[in-house]
Amino acid sequence: MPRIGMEPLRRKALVDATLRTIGQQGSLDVTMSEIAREAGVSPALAHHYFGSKQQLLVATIRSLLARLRTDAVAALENVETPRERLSAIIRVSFQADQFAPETVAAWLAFYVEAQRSEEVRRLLIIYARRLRSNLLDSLERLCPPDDAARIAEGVAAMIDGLYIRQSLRSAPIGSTASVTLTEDYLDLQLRPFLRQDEPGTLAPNPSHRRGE
Amino acid sequence: MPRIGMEPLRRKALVDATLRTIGQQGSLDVTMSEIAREAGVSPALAHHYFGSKQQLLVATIRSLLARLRTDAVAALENVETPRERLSAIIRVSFQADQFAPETVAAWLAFYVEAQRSEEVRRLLIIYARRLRSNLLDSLERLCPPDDAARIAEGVAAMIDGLYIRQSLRSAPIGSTASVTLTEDYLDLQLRPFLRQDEPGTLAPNPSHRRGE
DNA sequence: TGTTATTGATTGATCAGTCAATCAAAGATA
DNA sequence: TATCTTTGATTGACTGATCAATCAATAACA
Repeated sequence: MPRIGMEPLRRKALVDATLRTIGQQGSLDVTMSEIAREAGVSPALAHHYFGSKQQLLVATIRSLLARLRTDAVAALENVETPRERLSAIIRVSFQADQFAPETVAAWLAFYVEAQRSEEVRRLLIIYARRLRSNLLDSLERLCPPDDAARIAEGVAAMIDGLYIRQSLRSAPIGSTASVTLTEDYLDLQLRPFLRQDEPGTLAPNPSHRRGE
Repeated sequence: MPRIGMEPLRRKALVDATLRTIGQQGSLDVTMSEIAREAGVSPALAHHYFGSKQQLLVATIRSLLARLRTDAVAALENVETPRERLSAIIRVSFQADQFAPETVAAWLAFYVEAQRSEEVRRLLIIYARRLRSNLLDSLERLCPPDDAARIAEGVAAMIDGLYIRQSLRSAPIGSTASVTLTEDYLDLQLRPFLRQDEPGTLAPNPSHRRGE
């Protein structure tokens, strides 16, 4: 069986298995044995490649972040206007693979781990900052900096809030409904800054423009 | 040492110690020994009164919920108008003791545990439902039911989102800023339903009315 | 005496991490 | 081509530590 050049394959398999195991179990309390079994290798091999469980976890978070970044970059290319870029950012956050129960559970578990591990905390802060600065870039083209900062904070909070509520799975809000809710918030916040000659600006309520 | 009638005292001491330990550690990975030490008793006594670690955790969540309920009831009594009740609900959510880092960390940890334990999940759903129905009661007096449901969802998401972002402690938003952000959202959403003869209805932006 | 409170000591299970050994392939040598 | 050497891949078996849970024993009360 042993072919050479297995390292990258095994590393990827183990990271993916970690994510899957954590997602299924909904917690970081997963054993190296479970992960290794899921990846189809022995626990000893996982230690061989990653040194420790903590390092495997960190590698897994990095992979989550990388996936999110890839999705975001893809969603933002060829999108020019600030308002459309904002919509793209929101759409990515609630995109199917990011909003899947296992992914949400994994994110949640990592937030808890961030309370203990400085390294995990740093990684999650990177995510928060990236979201924030993506939002700010576009918002500052649409309104004054103070308002941009405030609105970015609100949108980010709403995205994270819809995420965590998803994790409970009581009265789950769908992906499209989440997008709608966030878009409505954005529309309302931006309305005072719209040029008044645009149509529809004073419609009483924007909430039902998109399908639920 | 042994006096009779210790049971209620010990139970409370252990539940409080559990909350404190989880809050400090930022995770449910706390040992019975740590909890017992924090409460000033032996680990065996914790088992004696609660039977198992899981039951002690559940009792701790119940106590969190009870505290929240007490705060909410207190905040809502003598508050009559729907709009003021909404403000009271928001204020309670970000009240100092609820927004303290240890409390936030504990809530977060319990959200993760809800992925594994049906009982914990049920308890957290109770919280989510209570928040939702409190919001709905007032909102339905201010706007049509469809909009009330949508706005309640948005406010709840924003509250939970500000909470979870607090747990990361990067660029932490203060309690007052969180209240402001949520209130602004509410104001904007409700504006279309305000009676037009009220003053200030069309002011361009409500964001700086309260101190940051 | 019987009941409640309390603990130290112990058990049994679980797990992360280690290690020595095995296996297969890729050169290297002749 | 046949044989030796090296190196990467892989595992089973083991260790040491940790921890929830149990229990028998003790101490204070009624």
